[in-house]
Amino acid sequence: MNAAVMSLHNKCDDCPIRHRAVCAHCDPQELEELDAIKYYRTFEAGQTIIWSGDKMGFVGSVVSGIATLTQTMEDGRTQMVGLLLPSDFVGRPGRDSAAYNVVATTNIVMCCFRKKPFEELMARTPHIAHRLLEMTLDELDAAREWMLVLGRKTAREKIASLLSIIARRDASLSQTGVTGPMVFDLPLTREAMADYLGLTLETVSRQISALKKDGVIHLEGKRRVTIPDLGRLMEEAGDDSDGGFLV
Amino acid sequence: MNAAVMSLHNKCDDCPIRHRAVCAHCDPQELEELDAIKYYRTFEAGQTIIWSGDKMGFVGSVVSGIATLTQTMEDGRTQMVGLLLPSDFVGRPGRDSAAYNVVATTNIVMCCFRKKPFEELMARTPHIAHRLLEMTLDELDAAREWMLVLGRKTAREKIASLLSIIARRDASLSQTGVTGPMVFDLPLTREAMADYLGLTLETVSRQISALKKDGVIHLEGKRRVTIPDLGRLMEEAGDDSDGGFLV
DNA sequence: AAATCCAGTTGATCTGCGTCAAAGAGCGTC
DNA sequence: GACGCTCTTTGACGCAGATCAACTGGATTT
Repeated sequence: MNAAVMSLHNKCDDCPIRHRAVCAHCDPQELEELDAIKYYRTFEAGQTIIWSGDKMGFVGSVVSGIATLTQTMEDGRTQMVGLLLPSDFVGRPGRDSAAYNVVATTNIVMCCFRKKPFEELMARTPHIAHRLLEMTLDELDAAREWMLVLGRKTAREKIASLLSIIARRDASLSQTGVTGPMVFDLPLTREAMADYLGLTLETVSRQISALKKDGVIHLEGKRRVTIPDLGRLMEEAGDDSDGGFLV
Repeated sequence: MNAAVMSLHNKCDDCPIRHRAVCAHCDPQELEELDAIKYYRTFEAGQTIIWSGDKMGFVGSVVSGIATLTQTMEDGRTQMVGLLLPSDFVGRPGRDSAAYNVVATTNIVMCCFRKKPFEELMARTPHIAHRLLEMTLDELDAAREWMLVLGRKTAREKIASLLSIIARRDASLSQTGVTGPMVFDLPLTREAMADYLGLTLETVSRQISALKKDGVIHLEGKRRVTIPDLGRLMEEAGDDSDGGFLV
């Protein structure tokens, strides 16, 4: 996911309209065709955009705001399986019911394409299919990276992993390098972090406090985080500190 | 992953050569082009096929045997992130170093395509790109399904989840429906199961014993498993018993 | 048939994280 | 400025699963 966001922005930062998710090269012809089948929808923070199992007549991408993909068991246990940031793609050509809940965690604007026409467009536009394949492979890598976090890391390492991912993604969005102290706002509540990490919110809170006490991070209020030394944080995450992520 | 395997076999069961992974419709023209760039490699049980970080000059698919995708931390903790069965695809067009270890758990035959020519073929054959996208999306779904298992399920539920996935996949391969008792051999050691589930091998062993004592499964020797009632097993897995998987 | 090996089982104990409970902190409303 | 609301922190305690260790059974070797 990280890699996808970066490459999209590298290629398309000056794209006049918001089809970055499917338009890596801003081909005017393709954009025109996409324009013809697009529409915008907005959702408020906390609102559920799609319920798992619902019929889903569109695919689309996030224009602004943040959403989460979650799975829930009958007894209420929930696991977040993805975090959707601006330019990330939602939905799956070739399937018509949703497999996950999609929830807006902030106010959010989505750019939607009606599924049928989008699929037809994709069938005659190899470039879009390639782009989508590339993005899907990136997401698969991110999911597998996350399996290691969920299966084998301690609570402290999990928190450090999440913070370092958010920090690096933030850094890549804002073009500043990954050297020097980094500051950002957590886009998630403690509960959402717990759902992402397979922990309880109490454990998340405790581990954040512990990392703060040990000087790995600084907190201003409850959301604003400063990372004085990313290398240190990545050691705490159990990653080797030389970057880790493959692109 | 499950869904991918099923659909491949539905469409291509009589495919004369082993390109099922990329040939959903057995187009003779495409098969010929694939033939021109393919070669076979065999590996013995226990052998590492690819080391994470290695340069990888090919993509390919499993012809026979079973392999696993694993990630390892510096201190040795390992997490399995995928299970490769016959017809599953390995490798990623557009990237040249491997992100995971690929290990043969049985003797295995792989059908490989040199990466460069494969990418060129893909660029001028939209159908192959679509097929690959479809398979990648299935794998992404499987990975996300697994995130719920790793993050939120108990040890007993994890074991039941793994057994029910293997059982259903096995049933779909052997064409017999999912009714009546099912019998299969575990393709994994207890340690490999532990690496898949984020547990220790002792816990795996204990939970298998417990499921056996409770009559959810039967064991003949250490590997041969009988599932008298798949619905019951799926309840133990915490899934609703009506099938679960989306296709 | 004794020796070795390896995968698996089972037991005893320890501990990291979950659970339950209470209190604090920020913020909008009356 | 007191109230209610949500998010967060902190404490006390218990338990599921990890850890350490001994043992079993089958296959292979000598």
